[in-house]
Amino acid sequence: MNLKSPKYHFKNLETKYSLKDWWPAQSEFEIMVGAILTQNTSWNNVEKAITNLKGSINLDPTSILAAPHEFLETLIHPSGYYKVKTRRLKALCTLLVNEFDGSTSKMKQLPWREIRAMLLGVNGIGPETADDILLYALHKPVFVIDQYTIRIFSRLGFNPSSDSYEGWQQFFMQSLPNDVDLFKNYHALIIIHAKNLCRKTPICEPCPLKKDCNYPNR
DNA sequence: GGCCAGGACACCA
DNA sequence: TGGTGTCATGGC
Repeated sequence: MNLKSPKYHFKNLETKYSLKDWWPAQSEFEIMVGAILTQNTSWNNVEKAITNLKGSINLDPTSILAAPHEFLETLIHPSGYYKVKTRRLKALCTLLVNEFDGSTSKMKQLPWREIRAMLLGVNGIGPETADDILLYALHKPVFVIDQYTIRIFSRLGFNPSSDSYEGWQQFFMQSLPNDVDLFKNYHALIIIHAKNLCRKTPICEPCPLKKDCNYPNR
C-alpha cells in the first residue's frame, strides 16, 4: 500500500483550517494549567475555570499552592473532575516550586526528556498532558498523540511498529522534520479536524456525523 | 435525556 | 499487559 506521508496530510489540513487562538494563554504557566484542566474536557469548560482562577488569584505556582484546596475546587468547578484536577494542579505546582523555584524558564533549561520524566512522575500527568506541557508551554519539539490522532491515522492505514502512545509518537517524530511550530500546528489541526469528522470519512473530507457510525475505530 | 469532550489512574484477572 | 470503572461539568 502506498500511503501518503504525514507531511502530505499536514499540508492538506493546513489549507483547510485556521489555527488562530487555538490555545489562547498569557503565560507558559497558564498553558500548563490548561493542559491539566482540559483532560477529557471541552475547552469551553476549561476557559470558564481559567477565567475564575485569573479573577480570584494570581495565576502562578506559589499562589495555587497557597490557595485552600476547597477554594480551588470551586474555581475550577466548571472544568469537571474538579476534585482530582485540584490535586493534580497542586502536584504540578509542587514540582515547579520545589525543583525550579516556580519558574517555567528554569524548567525549560533542561533537556526535554528529563523534563518529561519529571512530569510523568507527577500523579495525574500522563504522556499526553506531559507532552502538551513540553510542546505548548515549554516549546520543546515533542509530538503530542491523542485518541483523535490514533483514530484518524489508523484509518488512513498507518500502522506503527508499536501500537502504543510512544509507538505513534516515534512514528510522527521520525516522519516529520524536528520543528516545534510544525508539531504545535499539526496536533491542533488534528483536533480541529476531528471535531468535524465522522469515522467513515477520509481525513480530507469533513463530516458532521459522529454518532451511529459503525466504522471500526481501529 | 443521552452523548461527547484537547486523560489518567486504581484495581483486577 | 489489557480491560473496566471512576472522576464530573456543560453544550448540543
